[in-house]
Amino acid sequence: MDGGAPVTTTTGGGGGGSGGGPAPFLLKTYEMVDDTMTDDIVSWSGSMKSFVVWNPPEFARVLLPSYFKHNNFSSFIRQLNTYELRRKHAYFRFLAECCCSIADIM
Amino acid sequence: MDGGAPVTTTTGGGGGGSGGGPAPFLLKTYEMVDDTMTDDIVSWSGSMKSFVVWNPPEFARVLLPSYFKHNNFSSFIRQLNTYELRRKHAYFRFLAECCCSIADIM
DNA sequence: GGGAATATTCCC
DNA sequence: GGGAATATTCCC
Repeated sequence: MDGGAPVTTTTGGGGGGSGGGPAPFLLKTYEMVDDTMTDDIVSWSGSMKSFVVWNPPEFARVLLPSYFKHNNFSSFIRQLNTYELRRKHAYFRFLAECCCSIADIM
Repeated sequence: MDGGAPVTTTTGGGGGGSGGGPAPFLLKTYEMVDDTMTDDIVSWSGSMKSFVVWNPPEFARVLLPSYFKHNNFSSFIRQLNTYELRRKHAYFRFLAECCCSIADIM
């Protein structure tokens, strides 16, 4: 609907059948962080076990809408906290507003 | 994020406090149908108690994204069915894929 | 059509 | 941070 921006190949947005792999949110976040094209906005941390949002405004304005159906940093954090709470697979661990970590295997 | 398209003044997307009035979906759908600028795509029916989607493809491609965070006709119908099921306020009644009705007061 | 999983928002 | 309401998707 916008032209540019990377179009994820992962499942859609909402929910439905869990299928097998991790939740769409986790996959999309992984892809987003892993994309070296946008390392100036968000990238893995030195330990590679967490990621850092270097430019929160650009992260919210440009990156979020290309992976999710919104452009709110707080909504992204809310989701992050959801998976931390459930610890369904313990992929993510929230540390601070601009510093999150991935716990184990993906 | 797109420039054109009518930007609704109603609540946001998701949920949160119910506040007071009808759900955002009902308000947005009402506005969308009521907008005379797009009567060739969707408009009230003769009785004014139901609305007709005259051009489903354009409805999904152009109108839906400007009011909701998607462009799927089926997702719109799903919501319509949700409110029919609950009959929370009995605003809408689903009749057919391209012909829905509004039951009472708005 | 609708159940259920996931997403997005609002509010505390 | 997280509860809860609403939205979006997937599947039957």
